[in-house]
Amino acid sequence: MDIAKRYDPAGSREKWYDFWQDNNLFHADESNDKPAYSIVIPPPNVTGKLHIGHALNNTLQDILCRWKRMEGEEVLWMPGTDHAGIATQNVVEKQLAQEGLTRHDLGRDKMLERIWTWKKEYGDAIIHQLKYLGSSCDWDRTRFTLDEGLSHAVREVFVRLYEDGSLYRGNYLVNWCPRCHTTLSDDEVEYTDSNGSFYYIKYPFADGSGDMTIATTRPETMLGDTAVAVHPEDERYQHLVGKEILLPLMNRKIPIIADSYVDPEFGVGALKITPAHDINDFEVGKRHNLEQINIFNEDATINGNGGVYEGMERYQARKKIVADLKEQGLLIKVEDHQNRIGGCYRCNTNVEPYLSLQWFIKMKPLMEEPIKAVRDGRVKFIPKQWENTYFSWVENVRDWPVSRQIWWGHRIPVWYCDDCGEMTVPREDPDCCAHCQSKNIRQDEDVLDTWFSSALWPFSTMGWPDKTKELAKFYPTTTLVTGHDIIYFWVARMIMMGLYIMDEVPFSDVYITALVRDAQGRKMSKSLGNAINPIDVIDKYGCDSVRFTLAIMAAQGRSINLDEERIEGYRNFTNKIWNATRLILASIEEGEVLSGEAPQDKLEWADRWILSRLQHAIDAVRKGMEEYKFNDASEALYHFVWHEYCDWYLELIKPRLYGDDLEARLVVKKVAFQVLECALRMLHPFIPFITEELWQILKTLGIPHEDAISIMKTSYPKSDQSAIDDALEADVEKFQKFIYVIRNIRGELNIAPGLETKVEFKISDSADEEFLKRYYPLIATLCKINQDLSASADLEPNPASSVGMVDGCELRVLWPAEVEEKEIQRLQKQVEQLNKVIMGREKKLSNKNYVDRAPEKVVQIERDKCQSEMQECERLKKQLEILAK
RNA sequence: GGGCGAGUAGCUCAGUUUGGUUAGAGCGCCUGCCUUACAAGCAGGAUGUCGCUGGUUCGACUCCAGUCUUGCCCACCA
Repeated sequence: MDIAKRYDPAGSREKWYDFWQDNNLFHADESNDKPAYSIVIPPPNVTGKLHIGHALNNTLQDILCRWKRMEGEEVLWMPGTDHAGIATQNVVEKQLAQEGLTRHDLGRDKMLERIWTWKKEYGDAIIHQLKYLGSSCDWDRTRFTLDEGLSHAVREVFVRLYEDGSLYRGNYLVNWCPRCHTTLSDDEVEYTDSNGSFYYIKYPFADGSGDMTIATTRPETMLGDTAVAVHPEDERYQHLVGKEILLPLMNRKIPIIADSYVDPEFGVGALKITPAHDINDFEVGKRHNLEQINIFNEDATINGNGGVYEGMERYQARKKIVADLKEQGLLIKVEDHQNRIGGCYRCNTNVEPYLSLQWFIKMKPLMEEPIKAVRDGRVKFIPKQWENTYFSWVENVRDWPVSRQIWWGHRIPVWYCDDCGEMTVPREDPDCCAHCQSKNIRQDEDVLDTWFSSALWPFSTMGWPDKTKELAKFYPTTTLVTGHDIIYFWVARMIMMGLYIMDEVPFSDVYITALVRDAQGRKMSKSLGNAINPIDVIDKYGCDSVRFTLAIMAAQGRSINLDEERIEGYRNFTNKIWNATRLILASIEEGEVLSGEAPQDKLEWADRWILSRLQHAIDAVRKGMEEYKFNDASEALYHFVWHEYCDWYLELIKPRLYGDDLEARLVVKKVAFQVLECALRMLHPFIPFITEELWQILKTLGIPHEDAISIMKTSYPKSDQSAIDDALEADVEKFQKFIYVIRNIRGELNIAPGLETKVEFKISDSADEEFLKRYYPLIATLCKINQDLSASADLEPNPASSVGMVDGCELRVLWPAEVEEKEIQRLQKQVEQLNKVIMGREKKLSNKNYVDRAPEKVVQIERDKCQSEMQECERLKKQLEILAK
């Protein structure tokens, strides 16, 4: 039987993904009795296509899901996408800008239509990409955060929060672009260093008893000052606290307050407080119940609160105010000052902190339970260190402003009555005010923060608020796989909402993935041009290779610096698996079937050895999986398949595989396939496509002893401890040592690989004799040496040979002519090296402290080694002496 | 400024929790092989004062302190 010389990843990917879907293998059944395992996907933003970080994240989720399915659990992997409010609206606005339009030109409805079009395109692209990656999501359940069902959940949660007093409306400073007339999120503000000035201004006391100096970079905001603040422990100012200032230009009385926010070291240690126009002042103002006086219009001109400066542009006003202060003798000095100014990422206009009415969630009470949940282990972070990040936020949580001044999102379900001024917060859209029945009501213009709906994701996707079977079966979910950058935004808030709404944590394990960077450790970005597009590398190397690379590099607590060469290396691994299969397949006769296990009594030592090693591999892989150490699990698989199965086992069986003994051939084929099939099942969660492809071929030969339509429906291997043979493994290790030693000597001597050489053994005990009797034939084959064993207890010294030692057994490779010179040099080098090692050991052993205090076992091992090394060294020296003559 | 990581072979990284063989892998490099599974391969080889300094210890890549370099997160200074 023959298959293609090379594996075709693209064809295989399409074929088997369709096969899995057609057979409904990703579907989670909410009504069976199997134990449940569930993961909700971190819904990708519909802003654009997936990057390599998504590939990592979803590969790991898929590994977990496929593994758990094979473990016999009922697995739900809930897929979906996130509307990503501000981000998505922005990309569409950028698109509009290229057509010379703004969202206001389109109006709310047309704009939303336009964003939906975008969503359709990118949402579909994302799903396509996830499938390209092999993700085994339950696609029938795909959700979107603006779906009807999810919107229903959002509405219900909002109303509940409102009803129990967790929601309130209050003033808040937002980043405002006076040119775009829009709010900006924090990450849409770009800070640049700028050369400004630092103004020292005299503020007179209201009682006429003198004045004090304050310093500011924004003198124009003094129009909105409502206090002057000093540090409570600042001795220079303590006596002034409680006094009043007569605010210059405005002639308004404002208090002098004490607040530890003030840094006594900076400036003059006293500052003006403008709660409506500075975020820190805003906080201070809240603490001291200060009035918030907004002095700007939406275009950053001075409004009616600015007295005579009304109508002036903000920087014009600054000039005028400074001039007026100077004229009144209140300006002490102006210093150059470097500071950072926030600009709008679109138009670079300086952003203005702007006071506006926003909805907030009171977080402190809601966060009490989430803190406990992580403390007592109901939610575990993996790696654990991320719990610090979580705690640092939840323990200092501030109220959550949830309104956003954009259009794309869940509209805030609050209606204001123009007649009685009351609010209506209903579960169904109202047609009149709940308080006065007036029809004169308006819905809040704002939408909710994207993270509001994301916070509900684990249960909203399962049909809440209805009591669905999905919720009963799959909530709480098991594992969340996400990045550390959204522990605050998302993870903490999901835990909060899960406990608040469902009374149960939304997941028990939070696996925090590494960040994927480029080979030099730089962030991947479009502008740097170092971004690796998952689709590109999948097309180039195959999906399995990309997945395996990501898994094997996913060491906990580190970022992944991804080098394309690594992917290539693991592509070679998939090819290796392919060819290992080809080797055995080549020995299959037309129509031959291999059903049934190989009879135990017909197994040779090599068979029992690989079966023993297989059990260790299974244990190691399982351990890695259970501890979320994907790198350990994949490393164990890589090593077992390549360096034990292919490098040793397949080489060991070749004589039998190609031999004339038909029964032996059948036995060895069965064992070889049995081990391969087991490895394929272990590998399947990591590299699903090639394993399915090969497994299906094996199936036609009757190799899998389970009746399944897909490798997905087989069971994940469990180790059989009774198949472990430690004594045999030790023997084989010794066997391998003989081969390494002989090959090494051959290599050093530069003996052509095809040239057969003679090797003699000096046996010191009967155990070695037995050993060689048993293992020599294969040693001879694998080393290209004489098949007739030449071994005896007393071997005449033969200086024209290279001597090797394996566990006290001496062997010599006879030199072909003309290698003496080279060999003498090598021996000398060896003696040198050996001497170094021996000296180190002797030093250690002559240390009384070491001998007395180190465990006896450790010391004994050391002594034995020293002993045999000294013998070896003596022998080499002797040989060199003889050769010298 | 606060917090959390990282520094091990030419490159990218394991290992360090629990101190004890001559510190490993992939890629790259050197030598020899197209040996009929695989040249995307096989066999062999070279390469490390484990960032630096000090401490604890019989013994430190591993534990402790300090230090340098570097990455990320948060707060950003009137």
